Amino acid sequence: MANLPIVQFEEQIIKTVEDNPITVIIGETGSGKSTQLSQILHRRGYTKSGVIGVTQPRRVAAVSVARRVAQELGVQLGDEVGYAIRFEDRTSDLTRIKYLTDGVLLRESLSNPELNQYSVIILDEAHERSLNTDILLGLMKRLIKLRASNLKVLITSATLDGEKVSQFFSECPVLNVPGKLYPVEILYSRERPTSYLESSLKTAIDIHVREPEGDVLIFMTGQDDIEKLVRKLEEKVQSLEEGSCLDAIVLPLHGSLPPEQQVRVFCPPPSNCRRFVVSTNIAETSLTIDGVVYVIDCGYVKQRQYNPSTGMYSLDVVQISKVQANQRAGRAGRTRPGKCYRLYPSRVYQEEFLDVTVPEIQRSSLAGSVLYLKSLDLPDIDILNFDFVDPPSSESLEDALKQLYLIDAIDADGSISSLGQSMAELPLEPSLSRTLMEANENGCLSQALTVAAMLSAETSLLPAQRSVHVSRSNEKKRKHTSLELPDGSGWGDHIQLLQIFEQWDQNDYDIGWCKDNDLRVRGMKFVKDVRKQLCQIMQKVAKGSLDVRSSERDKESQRDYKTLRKALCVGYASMLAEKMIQHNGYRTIGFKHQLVQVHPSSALKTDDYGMYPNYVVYHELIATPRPYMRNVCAVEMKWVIPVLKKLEKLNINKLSGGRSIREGNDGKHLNLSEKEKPSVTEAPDDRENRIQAARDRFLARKGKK
DNA sequence: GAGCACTGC
Repeated sequence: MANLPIVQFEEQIIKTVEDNPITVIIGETGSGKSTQLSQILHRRGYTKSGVIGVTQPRRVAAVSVARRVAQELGVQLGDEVGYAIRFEDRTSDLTRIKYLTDGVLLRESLSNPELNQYSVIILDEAHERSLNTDILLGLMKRLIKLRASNLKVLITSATLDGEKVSQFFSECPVLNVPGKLYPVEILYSRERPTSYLESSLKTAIDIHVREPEGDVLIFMTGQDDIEKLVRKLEEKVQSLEEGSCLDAIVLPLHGSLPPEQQVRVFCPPPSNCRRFVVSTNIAETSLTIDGVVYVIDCGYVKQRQYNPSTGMYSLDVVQISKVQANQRAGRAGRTRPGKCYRLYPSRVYQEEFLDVTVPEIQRSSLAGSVLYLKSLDLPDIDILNFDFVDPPSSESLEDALKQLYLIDAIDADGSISSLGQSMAELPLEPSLSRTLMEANENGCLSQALTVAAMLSAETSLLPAQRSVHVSRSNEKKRKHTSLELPDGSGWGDHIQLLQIFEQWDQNDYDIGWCKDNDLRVRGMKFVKDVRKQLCQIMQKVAKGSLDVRSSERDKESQRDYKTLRKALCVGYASMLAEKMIQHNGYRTIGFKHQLVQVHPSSALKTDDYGMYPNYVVYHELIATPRPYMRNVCAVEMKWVIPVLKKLEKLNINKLSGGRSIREGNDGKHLNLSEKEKPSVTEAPDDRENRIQAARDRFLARKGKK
């Protein structure tokens, strides 16, 4: 530890921190900032008046860094040095240095907005600009004024981003700490390749044939490309003349690989053998592979983005930022000097790449974050002018407000309701928090807890690995349509998820049962943990009774899940769709009408006439590139009516506090135009009849054929 | 009738 660069800067760091409430530390990889900053401040007495909290964007990082610091200080983990991540709090009264995920710190600040426990807060890896980090940056700016006398804030960032953060904090001082990286030679392509798959293949083989030993890390955008490139590389390598170069092994690396395959990249290769690791972004920050000397960077990344004007998510391949390009290059210089092959010209890097990655806050639906900030009830803060490093668009904030209004989390004037206050306590998207609150009122809380927990883990339930050996029947199993797994009784995906968990419960949470049904054991265990946590929070939040087992046991509601589906309809009031009359497509109800379809993987069933239900709620809209509703649940028209009424009354002007959201907005998006107003205003009975008539006509035509 | 970057409370 003594040879870590940061230790030489101890005096300078201490002096700056003493003189300033906020300090930005720019430290490259290997500077030791994550492990040493806290120890330096601890040595200098900053733990006498409180705890030093160090946030990390990722759980594994919080745990591993805490473990290392405990070791360096020669203390038991959980005593003077501890960590707190979701489901796991390894701290005690003794703890002076506490590593935690930024999400956990946000939760803590919900019950103690001044974070009085802490004398120092270090936001580590702030350049990654996670949604949570950005919210914390805003909160710190405010907190530092409240606690000027007894709180120090340190923010660590990468080179290209430090100045911006410093400006945000009124030109606070910036300290540079060099990293301990070996030099990495950057080699650009002359042209942008027509196919970066072919181009990386060629570059990889060139390296293999010409360069001395050292592993090669190749950044690709997704599983598909990775699998293709792995195959091609293996073929090419085998076709090379034996003895003409090193042996080689090719390994894929991405998030949906089973853990046992992921760890293969950490096993050192046999001697005289070069490894090629073909990876997604996961190797950029989350996983560090030793022995990498060459990096091939395609210059792209797959990124999920939210479009507030349509309410739709899309997964796009986009150009990386300079910060990301440098981070990728840095992966080549961890053990000795390396080389980075950029499959794009230097001009593209200079002129086209953004300096920093578009922060997550500008790419996400903000309903949850806005509710969170409103629930803090900060006296001097107006949510829509909240001071973000990079503010989200006013359109995105308005979208969040409308959603929150429709689910009763905020009143017509934009102030948080007591219901919203309770919802904010739950670590869930607002739609699901609202569903829980409603379910608790109507006696189906137990089911709703399960649905919410299952949806929290949804993507990690199914093994995503597509092996060549997977037969068609297996392929089907993955989609929950195997005979053994329930089908949601036709009501849709929420109900199916509920039934799956109930079945697991009936099988005493047997691991073998998960495996037999192709469900990921880790995912299902996660669901169990989430459900337990939600149950505990509901116990605390729901004043009075908590009705976990009651009327849902009666047979009537068990068969059609009516109370649960009704609760879902209340929770997903901002995510409703009505079926088109002529066909099985849907139109979203709300501020904008989108034409969407039920995702083909859905468990939602058509009736005897091949028709989908007239109304559904959906968990999300995804453009892939065709617009689909993912995770849908059938609801009844009479439950939808109150939402439509509420939509008519909606006034975004009042919601956003009676004025334009930001200066210069000139009120552009502030009023719903006539066109945007909900169109479904007929009396319910008329509409039902009309739909029935249309269905009859449709069937009559079909019959003639 | 089709597609899964990565985190996290």
